[in-house]
Amino acid sequence: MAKYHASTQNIKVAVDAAILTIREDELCVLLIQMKKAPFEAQWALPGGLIEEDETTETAAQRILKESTGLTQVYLEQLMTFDEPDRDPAGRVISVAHVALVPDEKVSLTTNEKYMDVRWWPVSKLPPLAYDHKQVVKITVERIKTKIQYTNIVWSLLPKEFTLTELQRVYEIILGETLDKRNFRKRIAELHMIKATGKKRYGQAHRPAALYRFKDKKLVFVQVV
Amino acid sequence: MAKYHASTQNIKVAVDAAILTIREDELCVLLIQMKKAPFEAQWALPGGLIEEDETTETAAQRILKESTGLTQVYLEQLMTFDEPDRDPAGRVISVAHVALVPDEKVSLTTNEKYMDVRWWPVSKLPPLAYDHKQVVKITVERIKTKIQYTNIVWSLLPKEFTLTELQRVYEIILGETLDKRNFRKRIAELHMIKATGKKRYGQAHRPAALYRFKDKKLVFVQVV
DNA sequence: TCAAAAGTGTTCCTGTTACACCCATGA
DNA sequence: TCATGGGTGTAACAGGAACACTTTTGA
Repeated sequence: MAKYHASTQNIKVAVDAAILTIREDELCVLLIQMKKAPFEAQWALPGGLIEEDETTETAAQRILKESTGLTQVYLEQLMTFDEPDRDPAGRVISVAHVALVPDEKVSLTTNEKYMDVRWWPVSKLPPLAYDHKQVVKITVERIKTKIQYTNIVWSLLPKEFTLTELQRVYEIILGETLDKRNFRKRIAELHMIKATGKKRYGQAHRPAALYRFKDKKLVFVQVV
Repeated sequence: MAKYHASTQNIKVAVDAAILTIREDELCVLLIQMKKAPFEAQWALPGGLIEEDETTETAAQRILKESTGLTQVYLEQLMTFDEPDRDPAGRVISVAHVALVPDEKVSLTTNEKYMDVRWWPVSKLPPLAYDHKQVVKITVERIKTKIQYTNIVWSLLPKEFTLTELQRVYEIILGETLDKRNFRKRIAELHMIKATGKKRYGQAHRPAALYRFKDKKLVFVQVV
């Protein structure tokens, strides 16, 4: 049993949000540039202490909304990071969460708390504060695994999308190219998307059919 | 950002340990029977507050050792449970961990803190305190998934075991029978165990060859 | 009419599943 | 010698991988 009684333990509980999107053919994570010492001008995941009456998931939703304005996206708990010295300001454990957002719907606005906010490709990250390098690494592994057996990509795409765009999302996250015909065959069998009947015109080639996801909630499927 | 400053947040951090084993052809979890109100005589996972200078994993190892005497077993973080009202005594978040132990090496001893300690089949649980019913449910799902693509069963078996015993562990956890020849073919291809050259005599039938795991650390393989 | 991406089926191959009999021992 | 679980290979099948040409549009 713990030596400490409930009254003497003094640990703070925070949430960090790894918010991912696909931008310019790359998997990107949202980072904020910090103002305060000892991490002045360093990049980090957005986060903060939780409030007394909220869950960590609610806190993550709050942080997501503050950063991107979005609310109805895929969000899950990643894991808890709790090395005693991870925060130089004191003992703070962080329950990291992952969110997937469609790039189109986000317009980033810097606020007074941060020096800057921007998307960074996960393959070209700047040095990160705290243990956030590891958080991002585990996030990417989790998502890479999870897109293979669930429908969570719905949260990375706009409401209507083409099959080629859908395939690109898988290719970017998995880091490998996929066969077009096999991919379409697989997607068709899964019944997780439906044709809208519309087409995307305006490019100098054959227009592509537009699709939507049937469910914007977690479904287990075998995609890849 | 949180309304609360670091100085005002008052949340305690605990660890609960879901310790699993295979006993009498069933997947079992170790539960303790509590003494104190409001959960007097109720069953719960062993756990407790973490100490200021330890990680939640270290705390889970400590709890595991106190409960079973074991140290070198498979242990991983499951997830964090943090509903504000999960503990009637106040705001306590719990970082649940899962451990897998070989039944043979454990001899349970009740101590003064608990009314009783015993193994319970996960399919026949008593009412549980806190949110522990859900913790056990998620634990079982995690292990069921994870034995299919890793070598973690090493932690459920004694040092030397027969192929039939190994197969039984998979069958019990997955809840389905497996074909003996196909199972052995698969196991042989994975190279995760090696023959000891010894055999188990003493039963009224052909003696079975004994095997050991090569690595007692996490390895990714496709078992089933 | 040309360039560019969209769209579409079939064959081959590999890996998974199904299945039955002999062996070694203790009683 | 009998009962019991241990140990072994092959054939059929299904699912995954590889692959090329026609269509539709805007310029």
